[in-house]
Amino acid sequence: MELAEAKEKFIQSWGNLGSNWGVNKTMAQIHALFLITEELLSTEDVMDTLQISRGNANMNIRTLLEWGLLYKESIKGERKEFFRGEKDIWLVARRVVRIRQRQELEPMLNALQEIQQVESTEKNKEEVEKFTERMQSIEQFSESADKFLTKVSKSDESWFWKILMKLIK
Amino acid sequence: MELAEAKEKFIQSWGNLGSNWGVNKTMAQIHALFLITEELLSTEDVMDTLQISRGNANMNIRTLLEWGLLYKESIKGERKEFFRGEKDIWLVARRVVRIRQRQELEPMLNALQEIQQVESTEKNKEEVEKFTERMQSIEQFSESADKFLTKVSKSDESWFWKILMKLIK
DNA sequence: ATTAAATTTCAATAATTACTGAAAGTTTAA
DNA sequence: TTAAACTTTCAGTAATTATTGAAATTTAAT
Repeated sequence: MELAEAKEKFIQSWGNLGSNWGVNKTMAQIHALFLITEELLSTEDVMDTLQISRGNANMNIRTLLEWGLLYKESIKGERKEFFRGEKDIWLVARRVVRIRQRQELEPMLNALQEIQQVESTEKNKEEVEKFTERMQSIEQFSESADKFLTKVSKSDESWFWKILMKLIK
Repeated sequence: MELAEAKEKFIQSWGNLGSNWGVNKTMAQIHALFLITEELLSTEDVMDTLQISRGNANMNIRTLLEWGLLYKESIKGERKEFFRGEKDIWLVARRVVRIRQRQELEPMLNALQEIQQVESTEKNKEEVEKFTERMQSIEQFSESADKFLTKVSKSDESWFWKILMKLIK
């Protein structure tokens, strides 16, 4: 396999991984491109390499910046913006975890709490109890997951390795 | 909030959670319905409650069975199939982790290994080295995640709690 | 201030993904 | 073995999600 081919394959695989987990495929592909590129890239570089439109490139680069997976840098004498990809895959994972936790886990936790405000009447007292019990157990589980992810997203790599070693042993 | 309303809200929220993580929304909604239903349900019950077509209900129930989130049960004297939802949310999580690990993490790991077979020429020797180094570190990370998830998916709840307590403290 | 370069926005369009419903297939009871 | 009950399949359609490209806006050099 040639280098160009290998790079292409990585970009495609990373894109598929993303889209299977609810991350826009193009965004994941742009991220992959930055992961394997040492140099700074401009929006135009991304457009050319991935053959995508300006609007698409711009929007997804913005989101990657928000997620903390790209950094904006400037080249003196150049007017346009350049970007550099975060290369530390552990840091990348932590940032992705944090963002998705906020965007998806928290709304679910809020809903679960709200749902438990359900009122019961004489008629359905038992059914309501059973229901809130179930919601309670799901909430408890979700909160544990939430706490775990918070811990992970705040920890450094060595911590993670230590834990992993203990667990897998 | 009334019970019916609360149930509806749970089904919607669970559906959204699923679709944000790459799980078909209807499938997640059907799963939610089973989570809050003590009784056995038939395909028709699901169709009626969620207002979806027979084909849709059938296909998603099949997948939920494959994932181990529903069980097929029969009622004597009744010809049609009935299903019961797995209620243990910890077990549900473990099964989902296992399935998605197989479906999404493993293909990425395979791709990463394949990618590292890249050949270098005299010209691009250094670039290839840099590239394979990066692929190597991503692969290492992914394998750790894979092992961790395998451990999680094989462990019981008390193990998880113990770890969680240690971690969060 | 002017203007050219660069970035952002967003309505229109394309691509992807999910759903429907009817027909085909299967099972079971008599 | 027939036929009714039930399940599965899948081509056509609908809904959702992503992308384009050109116009509007912003930025920065002169």
